[in-house]
Amino acid sequence: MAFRSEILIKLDKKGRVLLPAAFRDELPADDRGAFVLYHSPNLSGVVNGNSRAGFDAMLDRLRAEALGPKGALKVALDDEAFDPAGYLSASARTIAMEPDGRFSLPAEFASVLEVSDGVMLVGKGDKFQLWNPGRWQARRDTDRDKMAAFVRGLGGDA
Amino acid sequence: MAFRSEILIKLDKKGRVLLPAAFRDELPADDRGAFVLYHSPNLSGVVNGNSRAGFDAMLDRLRAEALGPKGALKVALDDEAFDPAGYLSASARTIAMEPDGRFSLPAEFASVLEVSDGVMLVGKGDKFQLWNPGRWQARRDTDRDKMAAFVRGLGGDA
DNA sequence: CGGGATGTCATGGGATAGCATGGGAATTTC
DNA sequence: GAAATTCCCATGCTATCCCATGACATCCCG
Repeated sequence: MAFRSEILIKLDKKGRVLLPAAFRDELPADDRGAFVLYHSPNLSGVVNGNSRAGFDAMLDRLRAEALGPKGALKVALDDEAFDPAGYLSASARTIAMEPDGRFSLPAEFASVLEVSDGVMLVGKGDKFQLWNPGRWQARRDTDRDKMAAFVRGLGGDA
Repeated sequence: MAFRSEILIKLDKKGRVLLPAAFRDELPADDRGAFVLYHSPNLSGVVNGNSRAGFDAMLDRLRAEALGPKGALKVALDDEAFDPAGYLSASARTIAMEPDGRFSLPAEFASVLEVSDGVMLVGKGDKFQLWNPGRWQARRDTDRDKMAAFVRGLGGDA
């Protein structure tokens, strides 16, 4: 299960978006009809996506990291403390697809993406992202330079 | 079964609130007609909600983890000892919905929420919450900063 | 090896179903 | 018997179902 490639998908006048077959194929075989979209926790204007299982697994790891194994009961009761997993849950929505792989993009996501006629779907391995096509272009250009610098900076030449 | 997303729901002049379909769908298939509301144990102005099964499971965990197997028996007999699960039960109410998913919000909850024409329903994964829309906005803003700080604080920057 | 056939993918759009909400009427409650 | 609660119908809107199309890619058989 690894999301790869970047694909530009039309946003039609009904507000529908197609989850490309390349991404659908990465969803668990027993849960192909729905997935999860959630706002990026620290990058405004970006929406993340994953399978339900992938999203839940991330929340589990997050809770373990934030609280340790004994914190589960506390977090279930303590409404005052900050709960990162709860925060992400609130920013997430389960999205059901039509049999052909299309879904209607909820307005809350369309507005932060500021998309009107096209959405860039970007595979990130263990998740995927939705971007405004123009913003993705800019991001990709700066990432290309950072990647080159990163590779240059890898040890090995000694 | 995981409650996600935040949805603003009207409180009509009869005092009725709709449990959104996204939340109804998370209720157990064999118990779709009712759920539980209870006051937050430590955050005034917030009301928690869950399925009857989810609420009961939390109480069980609370009794088991907080008191141990012997404590559970003790609490069943000892009316003098403090029983956190019993305390929560007293603050809880089973809410029956109409077939279309609406319910009338009991006055005791409406008053602590201080809502008059809208209630914010917030999914927290294992449970959901009812908030005064304005107060939720404020809480969400501070949580956003805490989330960014949390992400920044995760190791691995090295 | 070529070209028709088939299949899948991304997209468009009409028709229908379901959701959130409002409000009248019947029923309960004290 | 007056106020609150519950039942039921109505409505606008959005999402979903379902059918259709063109562009590719793959397959198959001579």
